[in-house]
Amino acid sequence: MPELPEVEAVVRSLREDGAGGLKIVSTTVHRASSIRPQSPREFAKACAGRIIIEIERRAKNILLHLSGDKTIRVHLRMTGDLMIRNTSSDEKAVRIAWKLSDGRRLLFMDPRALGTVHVSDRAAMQDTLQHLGVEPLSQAFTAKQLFAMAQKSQLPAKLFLMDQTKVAGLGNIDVAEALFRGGVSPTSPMNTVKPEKIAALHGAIRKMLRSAIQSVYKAYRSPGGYRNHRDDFLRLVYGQAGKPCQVCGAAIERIRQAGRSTYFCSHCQC
DNA sequence: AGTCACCTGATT
DNA sequence: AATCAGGTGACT
Repeated sequence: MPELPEVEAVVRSLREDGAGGLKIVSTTVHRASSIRPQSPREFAKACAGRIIIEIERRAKNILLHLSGDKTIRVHLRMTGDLMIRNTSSDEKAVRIAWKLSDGRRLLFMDPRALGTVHVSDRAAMQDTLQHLGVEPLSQAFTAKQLFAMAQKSQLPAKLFLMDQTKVAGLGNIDVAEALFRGGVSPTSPMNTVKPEKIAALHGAIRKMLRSAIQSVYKAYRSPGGYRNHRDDFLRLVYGQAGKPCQVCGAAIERIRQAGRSTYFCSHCQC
């Protein structure tokens, strides 16, 4: 279940495996419902004969820029994965397979089939990503900027951070962990969070993402992939309902916000 | 701001 | 059988 660190691991892994420079020889669509254009013939035609020039991550999107100014965008959603393989152990989950010029295949796997794969002109693709907010690991993302954005929103802090139009790419686990480390309650209206806490939150987001990327990439490159490989030290609150807080000993609580689980320590986060 | 829909598989 | 899931977009 990919968040930003997992998506980044996928991107780095594709580069490491030499996806750049390879040509797409043919495309097989095993499930038409998540591709655009939705016709497998048109989709395959748009990919055919193009060379993968570069691979980029934008929020949780994977962008494969192709020769001829086309771009494939892959969003893994909850259970997607994208990899280059000679063979695959479970073909059942393969939704799209691109045959490459070196004989290997680029596979979009997605058991739950919530993920999406789109191909379009590069410029049109950029337009579809315009709504995304600042990349949390970019230089543009500063504590000052986060504070300025926070002043304009009464959203509960958790929902603010999950909003991709504000900070792009944060997911449910990473938000929970960043809020805990920043000492910010997930339910506090964002515009009421003190400047010191905003600064702590900003630092926590960047520190966490950097260390998560390292650990997830390492796990992703080893047998079994990243699933269930998020190191425990990265999870001080997520999934820990009822267990004692490692800082103060109070029980970690679980609540629901916008239909999704939030884990936090009401003593440390206020 | 909340609820549902999209899907399947693991867990209770 | 029911509930849960690391995401997002389209509805109220």
